[in-house]
Amino acid sequence: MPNKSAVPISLVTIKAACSQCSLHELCLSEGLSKEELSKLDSLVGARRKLKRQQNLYRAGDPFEAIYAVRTGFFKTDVLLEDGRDQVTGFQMAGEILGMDGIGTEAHTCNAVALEDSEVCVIPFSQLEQLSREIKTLQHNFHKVMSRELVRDQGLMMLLGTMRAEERLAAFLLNMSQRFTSRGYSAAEFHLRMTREEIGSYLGLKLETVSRAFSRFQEEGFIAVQQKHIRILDGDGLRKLLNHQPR
Amino acid sequence: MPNKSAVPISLVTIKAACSQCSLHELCLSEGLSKEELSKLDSLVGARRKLKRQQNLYRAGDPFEAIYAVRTGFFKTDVLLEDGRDQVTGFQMAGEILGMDGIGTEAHTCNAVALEDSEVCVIPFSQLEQLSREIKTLQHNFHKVMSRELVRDQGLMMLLGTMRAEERLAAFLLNMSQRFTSRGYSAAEFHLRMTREEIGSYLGLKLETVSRAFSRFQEEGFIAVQQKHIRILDGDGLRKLLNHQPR
DNA sequence: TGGTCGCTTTGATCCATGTCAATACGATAA
DNA sequence: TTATCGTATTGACATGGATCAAAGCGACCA
Repeated sequence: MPNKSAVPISLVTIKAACSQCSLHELCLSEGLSKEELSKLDSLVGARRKLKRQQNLYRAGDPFEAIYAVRTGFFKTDVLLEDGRDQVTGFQMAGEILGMDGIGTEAHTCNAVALEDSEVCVIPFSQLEQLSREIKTLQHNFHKVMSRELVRDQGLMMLLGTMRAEERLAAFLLNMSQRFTSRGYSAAEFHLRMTREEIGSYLGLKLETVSRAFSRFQEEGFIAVQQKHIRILDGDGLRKLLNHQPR
Repeated sequence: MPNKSAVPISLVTIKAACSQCSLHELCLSEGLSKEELSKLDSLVGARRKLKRQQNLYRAGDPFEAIYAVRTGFFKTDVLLEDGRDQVTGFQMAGEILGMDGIGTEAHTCNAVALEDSEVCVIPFSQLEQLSREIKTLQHNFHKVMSRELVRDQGLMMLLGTMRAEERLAAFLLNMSQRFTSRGYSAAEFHLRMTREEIGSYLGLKLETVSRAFSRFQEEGFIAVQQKHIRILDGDGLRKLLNHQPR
């Protein structure tokens, strides 16, 4: 029972250039004039396809470009010497990857495609150059980075103060919201990552994630079938988040 | 027994302008030519003093400027509707505050002085304008934001995978390293925040923080006297971090 | 068609950290 | 000096999530 409702409407018309891209408002090109867009187009020429499980970049790779996800789904993770690792984010269409590398000239995390995916390669020095010419582009880029900082704040909040079920509820609502703003169904979607990856992202063990899923199903908040999730009672999940005991 | 060694050498010579500022390399002005610096000077004219416990800005405040800490010590925190809050960072001289506001035109967290402090006010639209003229400034700003992203990654790692004593060890080593790069003693410093604030930052309860401090003292890693910390065995702390059991 | 493999679910038990409570300490004010 | 208040330490106990272990389920392949 594949979730038909999750087929994106707008993505059908995707073309090569930013000027034609349906991800417009999520990405860097919002508010640009026609001629500005065409300048951006020439910058973003390169495209890169990745197979599932392929790395877009690895920690330590020299930093040269940032990437806009065109289609597909990614995770970023950090690996400690002692083997522990943590998923630091999941990225979907329209989201930008690789900004961690600017500060040190090298990437500090790994980015891996969780399904066959395609990204726009945005050479960073060229982006800086163009955004010295185009005020709106400059500001858009700053906004993207800032939003990433705010996202991180939210994740810290989650990791620092929430209990297991709250974390998972927050995660599901966040996924739902992001699918929505891409024209997919808010209520039904397919998770691309394993329980272990969810757990790593949420600071939990995979068993705990699994138990929380089961619990939510018992409560009637969601229907789970492997990686297919149907949200039956979003408010139920939201309540879990807000007036939590401690 | 105040820690004399923690008196900064370089800060004595602080003047008003970026061009004279000893925090140079930590801040936005690195690598700028004389004339570029003087342009930056005119932008950063405004200064703001804050008393201990005073807010630099609050969540929801309209975003207009970012701030460079000149002297003193800050915390940033996020407050949830249900009353839970989390400290998301501690900022000291040379560090930049307020970039969370760019994306939404409003600040998303609170910034509070933990001791009497002074900041340079950097009106953001002017900074954007000047960094369209000065490539190096533009790049410096991008680096600062990127480093903030990487810092957040580290904190997620800490919150997601480390146990209490590891977290505190990481925290102490980080503080020590930051004091060092400002010309203070690496081995002896004064914490400006309470156990509760440390706990909030590390995702622990204040009692757990206190116990970990006591434990480190028993082990001979540090000497604790209230907020005065002396690091006796930094390698001991580092070992705690690396070859940890799980 | 059966076998293997990766992923997920579920149960039983353990332990790190949270919780609650008492006490101590240090600064400041009366 | 003594009182007060915020902060820190320490102890006793409770518990949420980790850990260990065993099935279950689906997808893919031979």
